[in-house]
Amino acid sequence: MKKSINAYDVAKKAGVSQSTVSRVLNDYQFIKKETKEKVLKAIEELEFTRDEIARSLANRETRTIGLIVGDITNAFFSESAKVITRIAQENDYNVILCNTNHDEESLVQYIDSLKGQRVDGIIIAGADKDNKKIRELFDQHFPVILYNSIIEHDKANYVAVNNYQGARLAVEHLYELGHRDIGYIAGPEKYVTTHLRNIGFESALTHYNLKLNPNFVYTDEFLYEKVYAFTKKLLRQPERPSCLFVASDQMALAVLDAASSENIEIPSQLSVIGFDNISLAGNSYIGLSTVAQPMKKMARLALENLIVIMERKSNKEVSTLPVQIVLDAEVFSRKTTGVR
Amino acid sequence: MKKSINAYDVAKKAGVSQSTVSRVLNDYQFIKKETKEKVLKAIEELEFTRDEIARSLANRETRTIGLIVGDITNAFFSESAKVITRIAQENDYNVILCNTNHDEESLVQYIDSLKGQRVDGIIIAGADKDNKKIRELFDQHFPVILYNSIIEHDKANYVAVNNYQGARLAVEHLYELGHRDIGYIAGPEKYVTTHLRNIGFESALTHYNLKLNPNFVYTDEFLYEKVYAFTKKLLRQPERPSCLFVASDQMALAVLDAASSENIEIPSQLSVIGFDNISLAGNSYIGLSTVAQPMKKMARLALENLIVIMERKSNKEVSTLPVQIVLDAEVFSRKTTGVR
DNA sequence: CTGTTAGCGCCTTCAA
DNA sequence: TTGAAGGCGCTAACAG
Repeated sequence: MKKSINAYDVAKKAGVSQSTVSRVLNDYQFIKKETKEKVLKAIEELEFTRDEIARSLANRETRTIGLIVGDITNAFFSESAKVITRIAQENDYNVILCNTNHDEESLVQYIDSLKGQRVDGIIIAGADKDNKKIRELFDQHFPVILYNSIIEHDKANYVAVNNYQGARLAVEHLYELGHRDIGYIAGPEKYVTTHLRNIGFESALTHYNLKLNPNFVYTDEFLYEKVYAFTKKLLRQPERPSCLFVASDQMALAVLDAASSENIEIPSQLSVIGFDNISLAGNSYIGLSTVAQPMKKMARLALENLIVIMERKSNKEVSTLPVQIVLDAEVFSRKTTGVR
Repeated sequence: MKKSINAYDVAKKAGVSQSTVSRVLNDYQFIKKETKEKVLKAIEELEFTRDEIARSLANRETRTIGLIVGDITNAFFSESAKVITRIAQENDYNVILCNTNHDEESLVQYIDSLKGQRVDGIIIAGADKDNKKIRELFDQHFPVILYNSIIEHDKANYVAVNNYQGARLAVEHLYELGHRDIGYIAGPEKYVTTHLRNIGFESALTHYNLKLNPNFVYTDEFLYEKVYAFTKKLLRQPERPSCLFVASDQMALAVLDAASSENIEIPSQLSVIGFDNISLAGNSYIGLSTVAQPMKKMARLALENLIVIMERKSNKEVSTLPVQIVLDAEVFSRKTTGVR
């Protein structure tokens, strides 16, 4: 295989030194116009493209970030990924996609791999509550930002929605529709997100003086099939909730699926409210009521702030205040919730 | 910032040469056990992780692939991405996610960027019919595989479903349900996929001696809003089709949305059949009838074959036969199609 | 304004 | 079984 042409080849062809080629490539100001043109011409003729790997090695920056998500097929994550990749492209960053399937071990593996790959920074969407590895990252001042997660750490960077308030809003919405027997598809407690939603949920129950039937609560994994099976079983019970607060739209889809398969009409026989406001929720064929996260804004804030952090680091600036942003949630009432 | 520790530091600590460290890292066979252990211990103590960037530069391989998709929020793509990232992780490859938003210019930009990044290979999902840049890639024997696309090129690698046959199956399904006035949400003709579906569709119409009302055909972009608007308008017309073949499930969701907003009942007033069989289609709350692609199988085949191609290249093996796989489609009849 | 030179951290012959 | 030395292609002082 013929070896690829490099900056030396260009230099030779243009009759200059290799460093001049490098200067042209980097838009260095003080270059004679003619020299620059010669180089540019040589580059064109040789179809030269600079080796970003070598550049990274010399530069100590890769212009690559890692994006770790729990499940890319969850629309909340894929919609976020879309925003993030777009902004990344605008800023000349590459995005390495890491899908953990909500598996902690995989998360850790990915973090190590990304560090070996010398990525400039990492966005972690779907961190568990107390991940040692992630704390380490913050301890080491590695540029990381949590997306839709929070970790108690004085140097932690995060952008998240107010999950606590969001959960309260959900209960409020259901309560005002006359519901008193509320079921809760919570998902696993180990995530920060779900944890906070749990606390918010409980506090709202207390507020309204409602009591929770423990049989009405799902705290297992996010898996579609499991949620589906649980809901199906729940709905067959003689005593069942009149409504369900579901901690993610993705799971809410499984709930609707289960209800539909049991011929339970929504919302007359069962109200369902989700969380996230994935774009499908707004589809009027589905019309999922939900607690909305300002997803686009969050995604933008996450990456833009990460970029600031990364650049600060590459300029060897002293670390400044951590980025800790919490945005408000908002209820969208659609077709799947109705008066009791 | 203190510089990161490298193999020399490890070597010094272990009292060996750097090349020995390198050998340990690469599982070179002929190393004395004790030496190896010394090195391993030093690595551990220093928390050394090798710099994959430097390794890539020396090695001329990055163990990174590019995954170019039209729209990651389309479940067909995100579900494919999930499979691909998993298999990539199993094989120690990183995946750079490139979301083109179905924009050709963006596609070209991404290809250039990935080549500069020296990725070992590229998977392109959603290629347009006659993209020069992609042809170039094949001309240059760059490891690329098209996913769910086909290009007429003797060296082209691709894994795709039989779109032609799939479209025929859709028409057959509708025909057998008694439908004669078929509408077609085709999407833009410029993609290979859609192009072949178009041909298949037309051939089926001919076969059944059906004629197509040109007003019943949508050939604009994949954008949700546009499909929604078109469908809404179409359904308000006094003369409208009794059923719709929609060239992707993603668009079918927009169609259902529009129908629902017009209070048109599905399937009694309008049958809808999609294409892809995204997992949501199987959700019984939605129950979208569709032409299924064997997505998981396709994704696996695409990456596994790409890996073979990449390894072949790094071993400087002569190029062999191109990978050209076409799988069968299959109709899944669910809730959105019914007898006329 | 431009060339020279020394790295960046690793891999890989070649000798020993 | 190990060490020495020369790349991989680029950047970044430092001279001139």
